[in-house]
Amino acid sequence: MPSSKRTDLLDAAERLFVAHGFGAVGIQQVLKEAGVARRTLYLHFASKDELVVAVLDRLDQAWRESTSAYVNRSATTPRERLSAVFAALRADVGRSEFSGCVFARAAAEYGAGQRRGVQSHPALAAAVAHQSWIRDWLTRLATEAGAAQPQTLALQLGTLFDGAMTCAQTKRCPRALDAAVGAAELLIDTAIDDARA
Amino acid sequence: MPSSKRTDLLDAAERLFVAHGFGAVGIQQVLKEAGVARRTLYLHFASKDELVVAVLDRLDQAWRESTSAYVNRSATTPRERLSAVFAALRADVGRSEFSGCVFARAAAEYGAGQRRGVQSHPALAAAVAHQSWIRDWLTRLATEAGAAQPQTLALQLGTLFDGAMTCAQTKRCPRALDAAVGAAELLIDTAIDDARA
DNA sequence: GAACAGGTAGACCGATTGGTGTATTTCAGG
DNA sequence: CCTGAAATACACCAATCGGTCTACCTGTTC
Repeated sequence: MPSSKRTDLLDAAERLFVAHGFGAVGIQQVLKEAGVARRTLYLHFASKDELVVAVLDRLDQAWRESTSAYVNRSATTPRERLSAVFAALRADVGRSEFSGCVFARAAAEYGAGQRRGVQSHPALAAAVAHQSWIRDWLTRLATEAGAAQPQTLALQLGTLFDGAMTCAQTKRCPRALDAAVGAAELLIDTAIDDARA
Repeated sequence: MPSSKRTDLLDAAERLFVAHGFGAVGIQQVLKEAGVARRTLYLHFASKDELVVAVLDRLDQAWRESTSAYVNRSATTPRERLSAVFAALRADVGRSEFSGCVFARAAAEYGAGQRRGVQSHPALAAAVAHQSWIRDWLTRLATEAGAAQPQTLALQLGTLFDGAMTCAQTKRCPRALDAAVGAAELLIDTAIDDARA
């Protein structure tokens, strides 16, 4: 295990960032939570920003793996896989430590300060990459499922997905999530029926 | 005009908060932008938090008025009003200074630090109130339009609405918004058709 | 056992944060 | 003209921010 302190740092930072946001959590808190010396952090990460994107990257990868595993495990046909994505979200929201989409929050915190000419904050880039990956994934699944316009359906489902997350963040209302799942089903069925017609 | 300095403060704060986020903007920046002395701010607002919620409240009210005016102006039948809400969003996103939903950002910044027992930050409450108002409004419109299950439809449209905003925030992609509008139309029509059946 | 890398403690840095205290100025209304 | 409220400038506060630095310690591996 190469330098367990590094993963200690990532674990602690992830916990705190997810729970309280990126800007709201200081380096000192991360250090205390991780039980690691101040200097050691800057031995593994050049700056706080670098730590943030490292956490984001790790979360992104973990999310992709766990979600696609969930979908592949619980669904067999392409059509089922498409709606299984939303079932995975429901399972996520049910977890107690769920507190909204970390990537949306990162986009909110770091995407705000965008100025002309200045390339966007790497954390924002990570958040955008996360969203783009979901869109691409949905597009792939929609194509396999034989949707009439896979890209459009993926856009719609992705938007619905984003909305469900933000909604789940502020008020964990299961009814809203159920409604979103219902909407997704309708959109999927219509898109596939259109292709048959 | 009672104390123009107060509105100067609110104007400047709104501009900066919308552009760069709440936590990222310091009191000093607001003062400089507003051309107001430091002491004067604390003469009108007890704290930065109070300024934040004042800005949020004003934005909320302005949004309600302008959006409902837009909807009532551009639509006559209840059914038309329902989709006009999304047209209003499209118009909003088109504006150059648009930078995502301020309320969603507020929820992201202030909703993160929620701890057990401690009542949520007033800014978060304002954000939740904003979302709730939209839901209620949609529910009213859905009922008038004769949807089978007005509450469910409102939940679906609201979720779609939230997703469209977050999506528009990170990447202003008009195609995603068009797709969302299409999805909304489908959901509305289906809900109304179900009621007739 | 010496060299070396990884880790630690903690002082320290300049800058900035939200917020206060004090004394002064501006200006309209009685 | 005088009073009183609104606004000003500016010093000042403790706390925190991200980050650097030095010195020391603790293992492992030649």
